[in-house]
Amino acid sequence: MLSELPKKDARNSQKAREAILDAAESAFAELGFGGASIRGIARDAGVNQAMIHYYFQNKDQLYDEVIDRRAGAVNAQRDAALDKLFAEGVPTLEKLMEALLRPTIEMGHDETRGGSAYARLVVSFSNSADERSQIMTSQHYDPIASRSIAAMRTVMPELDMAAAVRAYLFSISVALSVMARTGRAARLSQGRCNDSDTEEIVGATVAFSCAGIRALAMQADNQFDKKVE
Amino acid sequence: MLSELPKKDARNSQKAREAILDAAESAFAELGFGGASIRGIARDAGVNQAMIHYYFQNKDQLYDEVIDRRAGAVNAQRDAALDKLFAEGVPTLEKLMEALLRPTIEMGHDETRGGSAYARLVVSFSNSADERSQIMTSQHYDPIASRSIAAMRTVMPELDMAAAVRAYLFSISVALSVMARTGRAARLSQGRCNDSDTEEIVGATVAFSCAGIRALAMQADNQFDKKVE
DNA sequence: GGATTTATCAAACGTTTGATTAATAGAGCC
DNA sequence: GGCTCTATTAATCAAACGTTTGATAAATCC
Repeated sequence: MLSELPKKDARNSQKAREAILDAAESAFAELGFGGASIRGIARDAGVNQAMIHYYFQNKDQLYDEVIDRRAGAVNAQRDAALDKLFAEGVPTLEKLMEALLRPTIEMGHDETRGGSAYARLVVSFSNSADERSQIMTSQHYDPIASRSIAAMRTVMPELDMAAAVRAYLFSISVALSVMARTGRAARLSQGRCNDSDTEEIVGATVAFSCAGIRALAMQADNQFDKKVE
Repeated sequence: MLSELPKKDARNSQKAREAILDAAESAFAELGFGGASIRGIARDAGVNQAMIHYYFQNKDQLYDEVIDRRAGAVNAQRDAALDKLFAEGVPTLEKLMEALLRPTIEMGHDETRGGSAYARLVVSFSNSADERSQIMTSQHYDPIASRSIAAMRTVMPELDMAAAVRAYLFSISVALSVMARTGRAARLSQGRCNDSDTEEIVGATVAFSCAGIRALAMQADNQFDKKVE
Protein backbone atom coordinates (compact mmCIF):
# COMPACT_ATOMS: atom_id res chain seq x y z
CA MET A 1 0.00 0.00 0.00
CA LEU A 2 1.32 3.40 -1.00
CA SER A 3 -0.98 5.72 0.90
CA GLU A 4 0.95 6.64 4.03
CA LEU A 5 1.17 10.15 2.58
CA PRO A 6 -1.04 12.81 4.19
CA LYS A 7 -4.41 12.95 2.48
CA LYS A 8 -6.37 16.11 1.92
CA ASP A 9 -9.84 14.72 2.34
CA ALA A 10 -12.47 15.15 5.01
CA ARG A 11 -11.41 12.14 7.04
CA ASN A 12 -7.93 13.56 7.46
CA SER A 13 -9.29 16.97 8.35
CA GLN A 14 -10.90 15.55 11.47
CA LYS A 15 -7.55 14.06 12.39
CA ALA A 16 -5.95 17.48 11.99
CA ARG A 17 -8.56 19.14 14.18
CA GLU A 18 -8.05 16.59 16.95
CA ALA A 19 -4.29 16.80 16.67
CA ILE A 20 -4.47 20.56 17.08
CA LEU A 21 -6.74 20.27 20.11
CA ASP A 22 -4.43 17.71 21.72
CA ALA A 23 -1.33 19.80 21.15
CA ALA A 24 -3.09 22.96 22.34
CA GLU A 25 -4.29 21.18 25.48
CA SER A 26 -0.74 20.24 26.43
CA ALA A 27 0.65 23.66 25.56
CA PHE A 28 -1.99 25.61 27.50
CA ALA A 29 -1.60 23.29 30.48
CA GLU A 30 2.15 23.56 30.58
CA LEU A 31 2.72 27.17 29.55
CA GLY A 32 -0.53 28.96 30.30
CA PHE A 33 -2.63 30.85 27.80
CA GLY A 34 -0.10 33.62 27.34
CA GLY A 35 2.91 31.35 27.31
CA ALA A 36 1.62 28.93 24.70
CA SER A 37 2.25 29.91 21.10
CA ILE A 38 0.25 29.10 17.98
CA ARG A 39 3.48 28.24 16.19
CA GLY A 40 4.51 25.77 18.87
CA ILE A 41 1.08 24.16 18.89
CA ALA A 42 1.12 23.81 15.11
CA ARG A 43 4.56 22.23 15.21
CA ASP A 44 3.54 19.73 17.91
CA ALA A 45 0.35 18.89 16.04
CA GLY A 46 2.25 18.44 12.77
CA VAL A 47 0.11 20.90 10.84
CA ASN A 48 0.67 24.19 9.11
CA GLN A 49 0.36 27.23 11.34
CA ALA A 50 -2.47 28.71 9.30
CA MET A 51 -4.58 25.58 9.83
CA ILE A 52 -5.17 26.65 13.42
CA HIS A 53 -6.77 29.88 12.29
CA TYR A 54 -8.60 28.02 9.57
CA TYR A 55 -10.28 25.69 12.07
CA PHE A 56 -10.46 27.84 15.20
CA GLN A 57 -10.35 31.46 14.00
CA ASN A 58 -8.10 32.72 16.81
CA LYS A 59 -6.29 31.76 20.01
CA ASP A 60 -9.21 32.55 22.31
CA GLN A 61 -11.62 30.28 20.47
CA LEU A 62 -9.02 27.52 20.35
CA TYR A 63 -8.70 27.78 24.12
CA ASP A 64 -12.45 27.62 24.53
CA GLU A 65 -12.78 24.55 22.33
CA VAL A 66 -10.00 22.75 24.19
CA ILE A 67 -11.93 23.19 27.41
CA ASP A 68 -15.33 22.52 25.91
CA ARG A 69 -14.28 19.15 24.51
CA ARG A 70 -13.28 17.71 27.89
CA ALA A 71 -15.71 19.57 30.12
CA GLY A 72 -18.59 18.36 28.03
CA ALA A 73 -17.51 14.73 28.42
CA VAL A 74 -16.86 14.77 32.15
CA ASN A 75 -19.96 16.76 33.01
CA ALA A 76 -22.12 14.40 30.99
CA GLN A 77 -20.72 11.57 33.11
CA ARG A 78 -21.49 13.44 36.30
CA ASP A 79 -25.00 14.26 35.14
CA ALA A 80 -25.68 10.65 34.24
CA ALA A 81 -24.32 9.44 37.56
CA LEU A 82 -26.62 11.84 39.42
CA ASP A 83 -29.62 10.72 37.37
CA LYS A 84 -28.94 7.08 38.11
CA LEU A 85 -28.30 7.68 41.79
CA PHE A 86 -31.50 9.59 42.51
CA ALA A 87 -33.59 7.21 40.42
CA GLU A 88 -33.11 4.71 43.26
CA GLY A 89 -34.16 7.16 46.00
CA VAL A 90 -32.11 9.55 48.11
CA PRO A 91 -28.51 8.28 48.26
CA THR A 92 -25.99 8.47 51.10
CA LEU A 93 -23.60 11.41 51.16
CA GLU A 94 -20.74 9.03 50.32
CA LYS A 95 -22.47 7.74 47.19
CA LEU A 96 -23.31 11.27 46.09
CA MET A 97 -19.80 12.65 46.52
CA GLU A 98 -18.26 9.67 44.79
CA ALA A 99 -20.60 10.19 41.83
CA LEU A 100 -19.49 13.81 41.61
CA LEU A 101 -15.78 13.41 42.21
CA ARG A 102 -14.93 10.13 40.52
CA PRO A 103 -15.33 11.26 36.89
CA THR A 104 -13.16 14.29 37.58
CA ILE A 105 -10.41 12.31 39.29
CA GLU A 106 -10.47 9.52 36.73
CA MET A 107 -10.05 11.93 33.85
CA GLY A 108 -6.99 13.38 35.53
CA HIS A 109 -5.54 9.90 35.83
CA ASP A 110 -6.22 8.90 32.24
CA GLU A 111 -2.70 9.27 30.92
CA THR A 112 -3.38 7.51 27.64
CA ARG A 113 -5.90 10.01 26.30
CA GLY A 114 -4.31 13.24 27.42
CA GLY A 115 -6.63 13.62 30.37
CA SER A 116 -3.81 14.56 32.70
CA ALA A 117 -2.85 17.54 30.59
CA TYR A 118 -6.42 18.76 30.71
CA ALA A 119 -6.46 18.14 34.45
CA ARG A 120 -3.63 20.57 34.98
CA LEU A 121 -5.37 23.05 32.71
CA VAL A 122 -8.67 22.93 34.57
CA VAL A 123 -6.96 23.19 37.94
CA SER A 124 -5.15 26.26 36.73
CA PHE A 125 -8.07 28.22 35.34
CA SER A 126 -10.59 27.16 37.98
CA ASN A 127 -8.41 28.74 40.65
CA SER A 128 -7.77 31.91 38.67
CA ALA A 129 -9.57 35.20 38.97
CA ASP A 130 -8.78 36.71 35.58
CA GLU A 131 -11.67 37.35 33.24
CA ARG A 132 -10.94 34.58 30.75
CA SER A 133 -10.76 31.96 33.49
CA GLN A 134 -13.91 33.19 35.17
CA ILE A 135 -15.81 32.94 31.91
CA MET A 136 -14.56 29.39 31.29
CA THR A 137 -15.50 28.31 34.80
CA SER A 138 -18.94 29.86 34.79
CA GLN A 139 -19.82 28.67 31.30
CA HIS A 140 -18.54 25.11 31.54
CA TYR A 141 -18.77 24.24 35.22
CA ASP A 142 -21.37 26.40 36.99
CA PRO A 143 -24.40 24.46 35.73
CA ILE A 144 -23.22 21.08 37.08
CA ALA A 145 -22.05 22.83 40.25
CA SER A 146 -25.51 24.22 40.90
CA ARG A 147 -27.10 20.85 40.35
CA SER A 148 -24.54 19.22 42.65
CA ILE A 149 -25.15 21.72 45.42
CA ALA A 150 -28.88 21.17 45.21
CA ALA A 151 -28.30 17.42 45.38
CA MET A 152 -26.12 17.83 48.47
CA ARG A 153 -28.90 19.75 50.19
CA THR A 154 -31.38 17.02 49.34
CA VAL A 155 -29.14 14.43 50.96
CA MET A 156 -28.33 16.68 53.93
CA PRO A 157 -31.27 19.04 54.48
CA GLU A 158 -29.55 20.59 57.51
CA LEU A 159 -27.03 22.26 55.16
CA ASP A 160 -28.05 25.83 54.44
CA MET A 161 -27.27 27.33 51.07
CA ALA A 162 -24.05 29.09 52.11
CA ALA A 163 -22.69 25.99 53.86
CA ALA A 164 -23.58 23.77 50.89
CA VAL A 165 -21.80 26.05 48.42
CA ARG A 166 -18.76 26.14 50.64
CA ALA A 167 -18.86 22.38 51.12
CA TYR A 168 -19.02 21.82 47.37
CA LEU A 169 -16.16 24.20 46.61
CA PHE A 170 -13.98 22.69 49.33
CA SER A 171 -14.60 19.18 48.06
CA ILE A 172 -13.95 20.11 44.45
CA SER A 173 -10.73 21.85 45.36
CA VAL A 174 -9.49 18.65 47.01
CA ALA A 175 -10.42 16.60 43.96
CA LEU A 176 -8.74 19.11 41.65
CA SER A 177 -5.56 19.06 43.67
CA VAL A 178 -5.23 15.30 43.32
CA MET A 179 -6.11 15.67 39.65
CA ALA A 180 -3.21 18.00 39.00
CA ARG A 181 -0.64 15.44 40.09
CA THR A 182 2.28 17.76 40.48
CA GLY A 183 4.38 14.98 42.00
CA ARG A 184 4.58 16.81 45.30
CA ALA A 185 3.00 14.01 47.30
CA ALA A 186 5.71 11.61 46.22
CA ARG A 187 8.41 14.19 46.94
CA LEU A 188 7.18 15.01 50.45
CA SER A 189 6.67 11.37 51.40
CA GLN A 190 9.85 10.08 49.76
CA GLY A 191 7.78 7.94 47.44
CA ARG A 192 5.56 6.42 50.11
CA CYS A 193 2.51 8.32 48.89
CA ASN A 194 1.28 6.80 45.67
CA ASP A 195 -0.70 9.29 43.61
CA SER A 196 -1.31 6.87 40.73
CA ASP A 197 -3.66 4.37 42.42
CA THR A 198 -6.97 5.82 41.28
CA GLU A 199 -9.17 3.73 43.56
CA GLU A 200 -7.19 4.60 46.66
CA ILE A 201 -7.29 8.28 45.80
CA VAL A 202 -11.00 8.30 45.07
CA GLY A 203 -11.56 6.58 48.41
CA ALA A 204 -9.42 9.05 50.32
CA THR A 205 -10.94 12.08 48.59
CA VAL A 206 -14.50 10.93 49.24
CA ALA A 207 -13.77 10.07 52.87
CA PHE A 208 -12.07 13.41 53.49
CA SER A 209 -14.81 15.41 51.79
CA CYS A 210 -17.75 13.69 53.47
CA ALA A 211 -16.27 14.09 56.94
CA GLY A 212 -15.55 17.72 56.19
CA ILE A 213 -19.05 18.37 54.90
CA ARG A 214 -20.61 16.85 58.02
CA ALA A 215 -18.38 19.08 60.14
CA LEU A 216 -19.56 22.14 58.24
CA ALA A 217 -23.16 21.07 58.75
CA MET A 218 -22.64 20.72 62.50
CA GLN A 219 -20.94 24.11 62.62
CA ALA A 220 -23.89 25.71 60.87
CA ASP A 221 -26.27 23.95 63.25
CA ASN A 222 -24.42 25.25 66.29
CA GLN A 223 -24.50 28.80 65.00
CA PHE A 224 -28.22 28.44 64.41
CA ASP A 225 -28.74 27.18 67.95
CA LYS A 226 -26.79 30.07 69.39
CA LYS A 227 -28.91 32.59 67.53
CA VAL A 228 -32.11 30.87 68.63
CA GLU A 229 -31.52 30.44 72.32
CA MET B 1 8.65 72.87 48.92
CA LEU B 2 9.97 72.17 45.47
CA SER B 3 11.03 68.52 45.82
CA GLU B 4 8.06 66.55 44.47
CA LEU B 5 10.30 65.63 41.59
CA PRO B 6 11.61 62.06 41.51
CA LYS B 7 14.92 61.79 43.28
CA LYS B 8 17.74 59.55 42.21
CA ASP B 9 19.04 58.55 45.61
CA ALA B 10 19.06 55.31 47.51
CA ARG B 11 15.77 55.96 49.30
CA ASN B 12 13.94 56.30 46.02
CA SER B 13 15.63 53.22 44.61
CA GLN B 14 14.02 51.06 47.29
CA LYS B 15 10.67 52.54 46.32
CA ALA B 16 11.30 51.62 42.70
CA ARG B 17 12.22 48.05 43.61
CA GLU B 18 9.06 47.62 45.66
CA ALA B 19 6.92 49.22 42.97
CA ILE B 20 8.30 46.78 40.42
CA LEU B 21 7.65 43.81 42.70
CA ASP B 22 4.08 44.96 43.37
CA ALA B 23 3.33 45.48 39.70
CA ALA B 24 4.95 42.17 38.76
CA GLU B 25 2.95 40.36 41.42
CA SER B 26 -0.32 41.62 39.96
CA ALA B 27 0.74 40.95 36.39
CA PHE B 28 1.95 37.40 37.04
CA ALA B 29 -1.17 36.64 39.05
CA GLU B 30 -3.54 37.94 36.42
CA LEU B 31 -1.76 36.94 33.20
CA GLY B 32 0.56 34.10 34.18
CA PHE B 33 4.31 34.08 33.66
CA GLY B 34 4.10 33.92 29.90
CA GLY B 35 1.24 36.38 29.60
CA ALA B 36 2.79 39.09 31.74
CA SER B 37 5.14 41.44 29.92
CA ILE B 38 8.13 43.36 31.23
CA ARG B 39 6.88 46.42 29.38
CA GLY B 40 3.49 46.26 31.06
CA ILE B 41 5.02 45.73 34.48
CA ALA B 42 7.31 48.71 34.00
CA ARG B 43 4.39 50.87 32.93
CA ASP B 44 2.29 49.86 35.95
CA ALA B 45 5.20 50.41 38.30
CA GLY B 46 5.92 53.81 36.79
CA VAL B 47 9.54 53.01 36.02
CA ASN B 48 11.66 52.72 32.94
CA GLN B 49 11.66 49.32 31.32
CA ALA B 50 15.40 48.88 31.71
CA MET B 51 15.14 49.33 35.49
CA ILE B 52 13.61 45.89 35.77
CA HIS B 53 16.68 44.28 34.28
CA TYR B 54 18.90 46.56 36.30
CA TYR B 55 17.37 45.31 39.57
CA PHE B 56 16.32 41.77 38.68
CA GLN B 57 18.50 40.70 35.73
CA ASN B 58 15.72 38.89 33.87
CA LYS B 59 12.10 37.80 33.93
CA ASP B 60 12.77 34.51 35.71
CA GLN B 61 14.59 36.12 38.61
CA LEU B 62 11.90 38.76 38.92
CA TYR B 63 9.33 35.98 39.22
CA ASP B 64 11.39 34.26 41.87
CA GLU B 65 11.79 37.42 43.94
CA VAL B 66 8.07 38.15 43.76
CA ILE B 67 7.38 34.78 45.31
CA ASP B 68 10.25 34.87 47.75
CA ARG B 69 9.13 38.16 49.27
CA ARG B 70 5.70 36.86 50.31
CA ALA B 71 6.56 33.23 50.95
CA GLY B 72 9.28 34.28 53.35
CA ALA B 73 6.87 36.41 55.35
CA VAL B 74 4.03 33.90 55.60
CA ASN B 75 6.25 30.93 56.33
CA ALA B 76 8.01 32.84 59.09
CA GLN B 77 4.58 33.37 60.67
CA ARG B 78 3.75 29.70 60.38
CA ASP B 79 7.09 28.67 61.84
CA ALA B 80 6.65 31.02 64.78
CA ALA B 81 3.11 29.78 65.40
CA LEU B 82 4.36 26.17 65.45
CA ASP B 83 7.15 27.07 67.88
CA LYS B 84 4.76 28.78 70.24
CA LEU B 85 2.19 26.00 70.05
CA PHE B 86 4.56 23.13 70.85
CA ALA B 87 6.31 25.11 73.58
CA GLU B 88 3.13 24.59 75.62
CA GLY B 89 3.00 20.82 75.00
CA VAL B 90 1.28 18.79 72.29
CA PRO B 91 -1.65 20.84 70.93
CA THR B 92 -5.03 19.67 69.66
CA LEU B 93 -5.41 19.00 65.94
CA GLU B 94 -7.65 22.06 65.68
CA LYS B 95 -5.01 24.36 67.20
CA LEU B 96 -2.34 22.93 64.94
CA MET B 97 -4.29 23.29 61.73
CA GLU B 98 -5.37 26.80 62.59
CA ALA B 99 -1.74 27.75 63.20
CA LEU B 100 -0.83 26.38 59.77
CA LEU B 101 -3.76 27.68 57.75
CA ARG B 102 -4.53 31.05 59.31
CA PRO B 103 -1.44 32.94 58.07
CA THR B 104 -2.07 31.66 54.55
CA ILE B 105 -5.73 32.60 54.51
CA GLU B 106 -5.17 35.99 56.13
CA MET B 107 -2.57 36.95 53.56
CA GLY B 108 -5.04 36.19 50.80
CA HIS B 109 -7.59 38.44 52.46
CA ASP B 110 -5.22 41.36 52.97
CA GLU B 111 -6.49 43.53 50.13
CA THR B 112 -4.63 46.63 51.27
CA ARG B 113 -1.14 45.25 50.83
CA GLY B 114 -1.56 43.29 47.64
CA GLY B 115 -1.82 39.96 49.41
CA SER B 116 -4.77 38.88 47.31
CA ALA B 117 -2.78 39.19 44.10
CA TYR B 118 -0.09 36.98 45.56
CA ALA B 119 -2.76 34.57 46.73
CA ARG B 120 -3.92 34.00 43.18
CA LEU B 121 -0.33 33.60 42.09
CA VAL B 122 0.52 30.96 44.68
CA VAL B 123 -2.67 29.05 43.99
CA SER B 124 -1.80 28.98 40.34
CA PHE B 125 1.77 27.77 40.54
CA SER B 126 1.25 25.40 43.47
CA ASN B 127 -1.26 23.47 41.37
CA SER B 128 0.91 23.46 38.25
CA ALA B 129 3.22 20.71 37.07
CA ASP B 130 5.53 22.69 34.80
CA GLU B 131 9.15 22.91 35.80
CA ARG B 132 9.19 26.53 36.90
CA SER B 133 6.22 26.02 39.22
CA GLN B 134 7.65 22.83 40.67
CA ILE B 135 10.89 24.60 41.50
CA MET B 136 9.05 27.48 43.17
CA THR B 137 6.93 25.13 45.23
CA SER B 138 9.75 22.89 46.34
CA GLN B 139 12.13 25.75 47.15
CA HIS B 140 9.71 28.04 48.96
CA TYR B 141 7.12 25.70 50.45
CA ASP B 142 8.48 22.18 50.87
CA PRO B 143 10.46 22.94 54.06
CA ILE B 144 7.46 24.25 56.01
CA ALA B 145 5.35 21.45 54.55
CA SER B 146 7.71 18.80 55.90
CA ARG B 147 7.73 20.40 59.30
CA SER B 148 3.92 20.65 59.27
CA ILE B 149 3.51 17.01 58.32
CA ALA B 150 5.83 15.94 61.12
CA ALA B 151 3.81 18.09 63.54
CA MET B 152 0.57 16.47 62.39
CA ARG B 153 2.01 13.04 63.08
CA THR B 154 3.06 14.15 66.57
CA VAL B 155 -0.49 15.26 67.30
CA MET B 156 -2.03 12.19 65.67
CA PRO B 157 0.44 9.28 65.96
CA GLU B 158 -2.00 6.93 64.25
CA LEU B 159 -1.41 8.78 60.94
CA ASP B 160 1.16 6.95 58.85
CA MET B 161 3.46 8.94 56.61
CA ALA B 162 1.43 8.53 53.41
CA ALA B 163 -1.82 9.48 55.13
CA ALA B 164 -0.23 12.50 56.79
CA VAL B 165 1.18 13.81 53.51
CA ARG B 166 -2.18 13.36 51.86
CA ALA B 167 -3.96 15.02 54.78
CA TYR B 168 -1.64 18.00 54.62
CA LEU B 169 -2.00 18.44 50.86
CA PHE B 170 -5.80 18.13 51.03
CA SER B 171 -5.98 20.73 53.80
CA ILE B 172 -3.67 23.14 52.05
CA SER B 173 -5.61 22.84 48.83
CA VAL B 174 -8.78 23.86 50.65
CA ALA B 175 -7.03 26.84 52.22
CA LEU B 176 -5.58 27.85 48.87
CA SER B 177 -8.96 27.70 47.19
CA VAL B 178 -10.46 30.14 49.69
CA MET B 179 -7.35 32.27 49.29
CA ALA B 180 -7.84 32.66 45.57
CA ARG B 181 -11.26 34.29 45.96
CA THR B 182 -12.41 33.95 42.42
CA GLY B 183 -15.87 35.19 43.34
CA ARG B 184 -17.41 31.83 42.48
CA ALA B 185 -18.83 31.25 45.94
CA ALA B 186 -20.85 34.44 45.73
CA ARG B 187 -21.98 33.61 42.20
CA LEU B 188 -23.15 30.08 43.04
CA SER B 189 -24.94 31.15 46.23
CA GLN B 190 -26.42 34.35 44.79
CA GLY B 191 -24.46 36.38 47.31
CA ARG B 192 -25.39 34.32 50.36
CA CYS B 193 -21.89 32.95 50.73
CA ASN B 194 -19.63 35.67 52.06
CA ASP B 195 -16.01 35.01 51.19
CA SER B 196 -14.73 38.19 52.85
CA ASP B 197 -15.34 37.35 56.51
CA THR B 198 -11.88 36.06 57.40
CA GLU B 199 -12.80 34.63 60.80
CA GLU B 200 -15.75 32.68 59.43
CA ILE B 201 -13.62 31.26 56.64
CA VAL B 202 -10.75 30.29 58.92
CA GLY B 203 -13.27 28.54 61.15
CA ALA B 204 -14.89 26.68 58.28
CA THR B 205 -11.57 25.68 56.73
CA VAL B 206 -10.17 24.38 60.02
CA ALA B 207 -13.36 22.48 60.83
CA PHE B 208 -13.50 20.90 57.37
CA SER B 209 -9.82 19.94 57.39
CA CYS B 210 -9.73 18.45 60.88
CA ALA B 211 -12.78 16.30 60.25
CA GLY B 212 -11.28 15.16 56.97
CA ILE B 213 -7.94 14.34 58.54
CA ARG B 214 -9.60 12.23 61.24
CA ALA B 215 -11.49 10.38 58.53
CA LEU B 216 -8.24 9.63 56.70
CA ALA B 217 -6.71 8.36 59.94
CA MET B 218 -9.64 6.01 60.51
CA GLN B 219 -9.45 4.79 56.93
CA ALA B 220 -5.77 3.95 57.35
CA ASP B 221 -6.55 2.20 60.64
CA ASN B 222 -9.22 0.05 59.02
CA GLN B 223 -6.92 -0.99 56.22
CA PHE B 224 -4.34 -1.95 58.81
CA ASP B 225 -6.88 -4.02 60.73
CA LYS B 226 -7.93 -5.82 57.57
CA LYS B 227 -4.39 -6.77 56.77
CA VAL B 228 -3.78 -8.01 60.33
CA GLU B 229 -6.84 -10.14 60.89
C1' DG C 1 36.75 68.04 44.54
C1' DG C 2 38.00 64.59 41.44
C1' DA C 3 36.99 59.56 41.06
C1' DT C 4 33.77 56.00 41.54
C1' DT C 5 29.45 53.98 42.19
C1' DT C 6 24.48 53.91 41.85
C1' DA C 7 20.24 55.05 39.54
C1' DT C 8 17.86 56.38 35.49
C1' DC C 9 16.75 57.11 30.69
C1' DA C 10 15.65 56.75 25.53
C1' DA C 11 16.72 54.04 21.83
C1' DA C 12 17.68 50.10 19.56
C1' DC C 13 18.67 44.99 19.11
C1' DG C 14 17.11 40.59 17.04
C1' DT C 15 13.37 37.41 17.85
C1' DT C 16 8.85 35.81 18.31
C1' DT C 17 4.16 36.69 18.39
C1' DG C 18 -0.98 36.18 16.40
C1' DA C 19 -2.91 36.82 12.23
C1' DT C 20 -3.61 37.29 7.02
C1' DT C 21 -2.89 36.51 2.32
C1' DA C 22 -2.75 34.49 -2.33
C1' DA C 23 -1.89 30.35 -4.47
C1' DT C 24 -2.59 25.42 -5.03
C1' DA C 25 -3.83 20.56 -4.70
C1' DG C 26 -7.27 17.11 -4.33
C1' DA C 27 -12.18 15.10 -3.84
C1' DG C 28 -16.83 14.82 -5.26
C1' DC C 29 -20.24 16.05 -8.41
C1' DC C 30 -22.39 16.69 -13.04
C1' DG D 1 -13.09 17.02 -18.23
C1' DG D 2 -14.27 21.01 -16.23
C1' DC D 3 -16.41 23.08 -11.79
C1' DT D 4 -16.76 23.74 -6.96
C1' DC D 5 -15.71 23.27 -2.36
C1' DT D 6 -12.67 21.94 1.25
C1' DA D 7 -8.06 21.44 2.87
C1' DT D 8 -3.35 22.91 2.89
C1' DT D 9 0.81 25.49 1.94
C1' DA D 10 4.62 29.15 2.09
C1' DA D 11 5.22 33.83 2.48
C1' DT D 12 4.34 37.88 4.73
C1' DC D 13 2.62 41.53 8.07
C1' DA D 14 2.71 44.79 11.91
C1' DA D 15 3.03 44.53 16.65
C1' DA D 16 4.92 43.07 20.86
C1' DC D 17 8.39 40.56 23.08
C1' DG D 18 12.84 40.21 26.48
C1' DT D 19 17.09 42.08 26.59
C1' DT D 20 21.19 45.17 25.74
C1' DT D 21 23.41 49.36 24.99
C1' DG D 22 25.53 54.00 25.69
C1' DA D 23 24.82 58.16 27.79
C1' DT D 24 23.85 60.86 31.86
C1' DA D 25 22.55 62.67 36.22
C1' DA D 26 22.94 62.28 41.15
C1' DA D 27 24.98 60.40 45.34
C1' DT D 28 28.98 58.61 47.78
C1' DC D 29 33.70 58.00 48.76
C1' DC D 30 38.54 59.33 49.73
